Amino acid sequence: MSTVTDSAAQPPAKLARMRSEDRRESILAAATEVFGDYGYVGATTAQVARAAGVSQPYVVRMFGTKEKLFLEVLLRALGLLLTSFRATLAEESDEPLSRRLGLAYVDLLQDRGLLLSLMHGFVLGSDPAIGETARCGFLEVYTFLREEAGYSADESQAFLASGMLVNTMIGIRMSDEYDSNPVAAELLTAAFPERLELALGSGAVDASTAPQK
Amino acid sequence: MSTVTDSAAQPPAKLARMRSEDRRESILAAATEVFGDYGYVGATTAQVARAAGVSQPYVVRMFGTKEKLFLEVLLRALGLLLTSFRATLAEESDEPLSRRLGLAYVDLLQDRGLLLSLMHGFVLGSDPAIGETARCGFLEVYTFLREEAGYSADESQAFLASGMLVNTMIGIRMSDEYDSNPVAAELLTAAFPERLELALGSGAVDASTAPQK
DNA sequence: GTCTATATGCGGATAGAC
DNA sequence: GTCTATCCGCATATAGAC
Repeated sequence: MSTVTDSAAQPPAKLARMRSEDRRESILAAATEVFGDYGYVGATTAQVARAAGVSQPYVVRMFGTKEKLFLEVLLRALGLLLTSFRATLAEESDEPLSRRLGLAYVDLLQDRGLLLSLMHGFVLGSDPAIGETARCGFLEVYTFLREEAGYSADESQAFLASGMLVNTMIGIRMSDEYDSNPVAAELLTAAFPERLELALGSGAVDASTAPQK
Repeated sequence: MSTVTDSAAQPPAKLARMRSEDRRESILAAATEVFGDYGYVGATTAQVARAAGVSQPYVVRMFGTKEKLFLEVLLRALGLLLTSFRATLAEESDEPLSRRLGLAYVDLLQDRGLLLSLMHGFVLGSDPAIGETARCGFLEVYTFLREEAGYSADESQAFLASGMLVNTMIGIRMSDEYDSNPVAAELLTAAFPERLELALGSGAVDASTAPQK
């Protein structure tokens, strides 16, 4: 009964080779989650590697340094954010723009870690490279609101402020308290004008990476 | 001429002994700045020690672990925040409450790192102890707004959102761009309804701790 | 109360095989 | 393209003197 499957005779199941571009994207996606959960300094390249299903040195090899990897994560996140906003702006709808952009923003929470990684970047202004990228990206979003979406300075402020509160609620994992704490539930409802369920879905850390560290 | 001052015969100038309470407070203040600049994971106990003018092991000895130190920093910051808010609420004034609370909030920026340390805590919900403290503290502020300040849920949301944007502008060091970038200047003006100068003052890292790391 | 010296573990990065 | 093995530095924490 030990030779049931001949497939067991294959060489040690190594990872299938992948086109560099695809592998790159899958590592970036994994890194986005990990950085979102633990922050730039707190996350390890080993965690990223595990989440991406590759070896730790390979992650470093592909991006040069952990910092460069994080910068790529930030740029990718900003790109996805602006792409989503521009698509929202282009589509025709009866809903007011502010509501549509708000929904688009909250929809980004489906890509776990995306807004959180950005938030971690925003708070690391003291790091030269990360700070520069973060400031630049934030200003790009502000410029989008002012020039493309046609918002006033005050409208932009209010929109960005709501966004930062959303990020904070996610980062602080306030959704953990939703069921047990009525105050938390009220706060969450106020923070997520619509699509509250999206906030509640992204509570815990993915089981595949969480316990190992 | 070698015995001009007998005081030179003293033992190697060690640090003056201090009452435990005072030393504790001075370390907490130093830690608040360092954690604000580099985050919980990024900051080292050696940096805190240097900023406080004591040895690294002493910092650990006094607080047990780095994590416990950070938790104390968070609790201290939350305490100062609520104390400031309650004082604002108690004072009589013709100004609308929302403006006065907003000013009180921005005034906290004078205690460098205070709001920033909080922000770092808010974004680390994945850490059990830190997350718990952060959620609890955030809810305490929300409860203050709702019950003591008499805000509605929506008013509270708007206030907290503005606060999170302020925190982000400080963390990202947007003020560095104020002079050279008109867009950044406009954004900052919108983010700080009043007391913009307080935001601009807290740009760089203290010279005594920055370069060493 | 405060320090110096140090053990220990962990994480980023490199070398080199396949 | 991807891995294994490993080096090295750094940061927390401990031991113990003063």
